[in-house]
Order: sequence, then C-alpha cells, then structure tokens
Amino acid sequence: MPEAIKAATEHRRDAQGTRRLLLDAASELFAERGYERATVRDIAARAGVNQALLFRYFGTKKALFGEVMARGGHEQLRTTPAERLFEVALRGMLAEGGGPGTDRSLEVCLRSIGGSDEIAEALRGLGDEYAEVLATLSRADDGALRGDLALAWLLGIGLMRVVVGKEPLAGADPDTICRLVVGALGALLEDMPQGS
Amino acid sequence: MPEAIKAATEHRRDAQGTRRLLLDAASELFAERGYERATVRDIAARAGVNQALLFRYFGTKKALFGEVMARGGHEQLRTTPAERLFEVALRGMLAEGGGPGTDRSLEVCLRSIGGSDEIAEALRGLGDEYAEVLATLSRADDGALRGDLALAWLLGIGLMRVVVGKEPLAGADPDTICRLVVGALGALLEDMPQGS
DNA sequence: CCCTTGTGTAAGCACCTGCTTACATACCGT
DNA sequence: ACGGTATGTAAGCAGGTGCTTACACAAGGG
Repeated sequence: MPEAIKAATEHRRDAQGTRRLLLDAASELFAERGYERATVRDIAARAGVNQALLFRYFGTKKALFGEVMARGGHEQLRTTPAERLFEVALRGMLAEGGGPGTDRSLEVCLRSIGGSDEIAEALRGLGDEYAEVLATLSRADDGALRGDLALAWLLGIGLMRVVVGKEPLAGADPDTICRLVVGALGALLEDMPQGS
Repeated sequence: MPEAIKAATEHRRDAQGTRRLLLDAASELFAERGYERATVRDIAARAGVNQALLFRYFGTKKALFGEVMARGGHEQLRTTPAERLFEVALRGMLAEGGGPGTDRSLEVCLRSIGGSDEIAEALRGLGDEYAEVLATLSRADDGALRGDLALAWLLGIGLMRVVVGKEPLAGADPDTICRLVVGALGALLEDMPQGS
C-alpha cells in the first residue's frame, strides 16, 4: 500500500500531511470567522489533529495566519490579465464559498480586519499586489490612487455582501452587480473593458 | 454650588453623569479598537469609573455597544439632504478623528465587523438607513441596489484608509478622492450633484 | 439621630485564550 | 532486533475576558 493512500485513509505519521491538514483547516476557519474568532483549538479540531502540533509546525497562531495568506491569492494574480482582474476578483467574491480549492484570501481579509495591527499589516501586502495591477489600467498620473479606489470598492462590496449580508446587495445577481460596478468604474480606469 | 458644576469638577455621586462618561469612553474605544478588542476594563478606566458600574447601568457589553451605536450617526442622517449625504459621509470618514463631538459610528462599524454575528446585525441597521437615503438618488428601478453599491464604496474607502492604512489612498487629499469617487458615481446615481 | 436607598468599590469567579511541557508511540537506519 | 528520533498526545500554565457578589459610604426623610 503506497504511503499517500495510507496517509489519506488512516492516521499515519506524516508531518507534511498534517501540516497541510492544518493549513486547510486554518484557511477555512479564518475565512468563516476571521483571525481572532478562529481559535487554535478549533483549527486543530477541524484538522483532526492535536493542537500542540499546530505550534510545533508553525510556532505561533500569527505565523500560521501568515502562511495561509501567503499560500492563496497569488495564483489568481499571476494567471489573470490586468484588465480582467477586477471582474474576476469581484465575481470570485460574489460566488461565496465555492469548492474547497477556491481562493478565499479576500474573505479572510474582510473578516480579520480590525483584529490587530499586525494583521492589518499582513493584509496590506496582498492589497498592494492587487492595487499595483489595477493601477496599470489608468493612464492618469494618479493611477495608483485610482487603483486603490477600485480595490476599495471591491472590498466594500464583499464587506456588505459576505460579512454584513445587507439586502438587496447580498441577494443580487452577480452579473447585475458586475455590470453596474464595471460601468461606473469606466470613468475611473479608462482601460477597463466595458463589455461583460 | 449647583449639582452640575459639582459633578463636573469632582467625583460626586451622579448616576446620569457617570452613565454619560461611560458612553463617551465606550464610543472612543470602540472607534479605536473595535468591539472585541475594547475591553470593559479599559472602557471603565478611561471613563474613570469602576467597571462594576458599567454592568449596573448597561447590563452587558453588547447592550452598551447598542446604546453607543444608537446615540450617534442619526443626526447626520437627518440633517443632511439626500443628494449631499454621500459626500458629507465620505468627508467625515476621510477627516479621521476630529473633535470629541464628531460622529465616529462608521469607524466603529468598520473596526467591529467580523466581531460577532450580533454585531453585524446591529451594523446592518445603520447601513439600512444610509442606503435607503442613497437609493432615492437613482430613478432606476434597481435604485436600492445602486444605493447599496454606493454605500459599499464608502465603507471600502474607509476600510482601506482608516483601518488598513493603504498608500497612496491613506495619504491622499480628501478633495481629490471626493472628486474621483463622486465623478465615477455619476454613472450609478443620476441625481448625484457633480460639482464638488 | 438612625435607617433606608442609591451610588461607588474591591475582590473574585468561571471560562476561554495562546502556548508549553512531559510523556507515549510509531518509524527507520544500523 | 534495537535504539534513537520524528511524530502524536494529554494535561496544564499564565494571563485575559465578561460578569457577579459582598461590602463601604454618602444623602435624604422620618
């Protein structure tokens, strides 16, 4: 019986495997509850792992959070052309949940903001990468500011929809939202494609 | 010596006075740290009051939060004409801090989101009132959704600026931000005045 | 004057948090 | 086979949280 199968079916001793279990569980719980309200005990329990291992492999809850944030989000940034990034990210946030493989970094951001200053700093990193790409969509000399404003709208929509659950936004059709937002952003980012 | 003066200058026994001291201190700390990270001990300490009184007068930390949220924010809503509400609220958020009398409800919202589901529900109340007014600025039949989107942008900008501190947004001139945002919103809310 | 009532105070309770330690056990090179 | 090491486990520690309780004291009326 190969190692991989054994590790998946029963509790074998596999450091890399349990590390990944912890990362997956942490990613889910951070997205659902935010940094503060996701306790190390809950994360270890969802991973089906003793909580002491969490500290053996990551040292600190904050370090675990850092690894979670570093793991996700970057593929979307690299694989999406700049002029489509806003719409792709917006639709990803509007989809909510999705499969276990989907990137929930932005959701983690939203729910963890306000937790502590170090967390806000970690989030600024991801924000910088997004805003940098969005900034290229404007030829104005304050393109960076315009990119920040677009990103702010993206986060605000996620905030109202996913975290607050404000109606009618929370129940609105993603296509409708996309059309309205992308249309209004045309005044800000001239190189944003208007066709849905 | 009248009671009011005595209460202000020294520690007299004045239930209404200490109640107000607690409300003021709670408003400040909730705005600075959010709901979870503002502890009842810190609130009582800033008010210069024993923490047991906090529970005598409000019963629960959550109830205190409710009173703080109910107290502020509504004047701005009632005294501002609809077509100016967005810009006034945006400028209020961009001002950051301000005098002790300024309304920091939106800041409290931003920093407390993700704290708990009950908090999110309390915030939805304030959001509903703002969005309802903003919805009147569009003659489209999905005006309510457009109002939500405008409010989302408002909150998103506050999030990036006040909580995350993302540059260049955090250091940008409020007038510039207002001009860019209000201009872009013209496509969404037809009755939004474009002149700054 | 004393006694009730409202106000302020100190101490503590029960619980939860991130994190650590001392120990059991499975794996692997020799 | 066996001993050392990597992996998993249970229990607990120190500190912080919201909240409660038992008590001290001022004020006002009889």
